[in-house]
Amino acid sequence: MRECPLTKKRVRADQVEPQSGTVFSYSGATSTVSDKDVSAFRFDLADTISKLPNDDLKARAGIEAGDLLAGELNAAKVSAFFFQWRDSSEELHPVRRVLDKFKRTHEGKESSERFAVLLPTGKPPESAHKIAQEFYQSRGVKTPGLLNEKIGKIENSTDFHPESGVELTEARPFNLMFKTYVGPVESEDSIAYLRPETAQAIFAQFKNVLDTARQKVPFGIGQIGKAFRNEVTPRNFIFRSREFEQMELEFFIKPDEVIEAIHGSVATLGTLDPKSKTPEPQPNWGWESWHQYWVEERVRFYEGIGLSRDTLGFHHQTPEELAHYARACTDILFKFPFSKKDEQGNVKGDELEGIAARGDFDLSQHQRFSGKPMTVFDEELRAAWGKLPKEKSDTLWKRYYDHRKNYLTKCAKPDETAEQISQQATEDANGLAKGVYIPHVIEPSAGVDRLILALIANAFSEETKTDDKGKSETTVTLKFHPRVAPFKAGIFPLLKNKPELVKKAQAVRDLLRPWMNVYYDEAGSIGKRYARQDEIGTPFCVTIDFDTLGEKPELLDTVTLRYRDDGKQERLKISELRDWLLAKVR
RNA sequence: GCGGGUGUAGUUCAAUGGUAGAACGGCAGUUUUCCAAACUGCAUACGAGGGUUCGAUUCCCUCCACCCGCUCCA
Repeated sequence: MRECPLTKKRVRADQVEPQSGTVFSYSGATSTVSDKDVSAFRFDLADTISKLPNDDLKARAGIEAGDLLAGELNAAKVSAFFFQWRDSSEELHPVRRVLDKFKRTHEGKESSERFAVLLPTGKPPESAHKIAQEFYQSRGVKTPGLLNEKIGKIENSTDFHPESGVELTEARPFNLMFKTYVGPVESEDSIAYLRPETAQAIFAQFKNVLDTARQKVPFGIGQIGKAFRNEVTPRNFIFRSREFEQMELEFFIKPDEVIEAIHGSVATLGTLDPKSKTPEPQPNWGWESWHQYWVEERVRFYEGIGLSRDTLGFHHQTPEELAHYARACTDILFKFPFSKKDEQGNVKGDELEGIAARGDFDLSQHQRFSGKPMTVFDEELRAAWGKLPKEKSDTLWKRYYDHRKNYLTKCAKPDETAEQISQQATEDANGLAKGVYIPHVIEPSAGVDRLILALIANAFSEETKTDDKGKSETTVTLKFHPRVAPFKAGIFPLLKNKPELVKKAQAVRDLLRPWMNVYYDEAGSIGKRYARQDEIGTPFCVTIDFDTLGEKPELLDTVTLRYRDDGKQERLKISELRDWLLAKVR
């Protein structure tokens, strides 16, 4: 991380465009003092010296201060004299006072900070002066006089900010992880880092789960948990925060070479039709199909809790954006109210989830650094491999070998030789014949807090109504999908001063309570109670009225069921209420 | 991290160097009351710490929080 000292803009140290041109550098700047100030000071100084008590002192002070009485004058110079005379005799104090006054008037108005700026060849030096003066002004020097200008040519330097041309600060690591100490004493041994993502535990436990849960590839392990990142700017409510909840799935699949060995070829999924159901997973799917499948499956999840497809966006990471080990990554975005528009005015959205195809990188890393095998044994593969024509098995062997070698080379430990790497890759490829391989992984990883924010933003709806008296009122309704509404139903007795209504309403409440979150309310008018539930997003309200008690005999034991989004009402038998609601909220 | 702004009740907004008000909301009550009805009563606030002052919510300083912009988004 490097920074332009003038504009404070930051760039990544490894991403600076090389530039050429003329460099103007300065060792610092000092206040230029106006002629008027200078003559006033000199008059004062000469006057003070002339009033010293004896001629001897006058002569001494006159000689020593000679430099100040003639030639160039600035705060730094005066300051130097002031300190030179720090321990002088008491008789010289009036002189010191004059110096002190001048020094103080211009104090802090000098800078010894180095500054350099790169200009394209041909630009006049004045623009460099201007930028440098601007810089020293920002450092408190009001009328900067530049010191020790040096001019030189430079080629392909990455030390200057691409926009401002200003020399960047030293590269500083940007701390992304939270560091802490475990135990009561802070020492080197007890340093710990809070995890920046949750997935690593899954890989560490991969073998245990495989063995104990009696799973076969393909299968997945999901996890939800806290992660911590030292974000530069936590912003936008809970969209980006330093502590957040992450939910991740590591879905383990067979490498394409294994699929091809068993099934002869790798099936492609083609483009999925958004309207049709996600197809049933097939045994001959390769990583591309599985990746596509999970993207579609995740979108369906979002749709299932109320985020319709048109509120979402997608971003397919370009090869440059991808991490070196990733094969593909699709981000699912939500169009938040704060999301920025592009040039055409379209809202792209902000990331809710990334679905990455990560190959066998993670398990391979764990295997190499823990020394424990992360391979699986596949009976079907071993049987199929034996029946392959030699030509085919050679091709697959070679492809697998190349992938492994590529990975091992990229992630080589410092002491590993090319020979060792080839040997390891050969060993890995030979494993195929024995039915042994490291699974590949598809990783959907989502931010839970962001999802909650998206659900709230999506549900928020305001309506301004004007009543008969001309009084306008704005009401807020959170139109949550019933599945994610915090309360599923509000239960009200029409009147609270009628014990029969209250008793019946409480019975309905107790009937539903073991099955779902319900909100019992008897305070205020019925309209107000509906409004309160609208505001917290409760999708249904159930009112117990006189008909429930049998005022009209045919309506005995029925209730008013009222919908949040349109206010419509219908009557429903109490005996059917629970199943009716469960069907809506599950 | 930089620049700017704002901090008074749950919310929106007043006033004040000496007792901090309102509206809406909340709570309790009256009322056969189905979309924030009405009436009665009650409770709730000066972001934190220093300083100036007889006295500070008000003036000054520091900190903190939030907002906007820059930045960041590995």
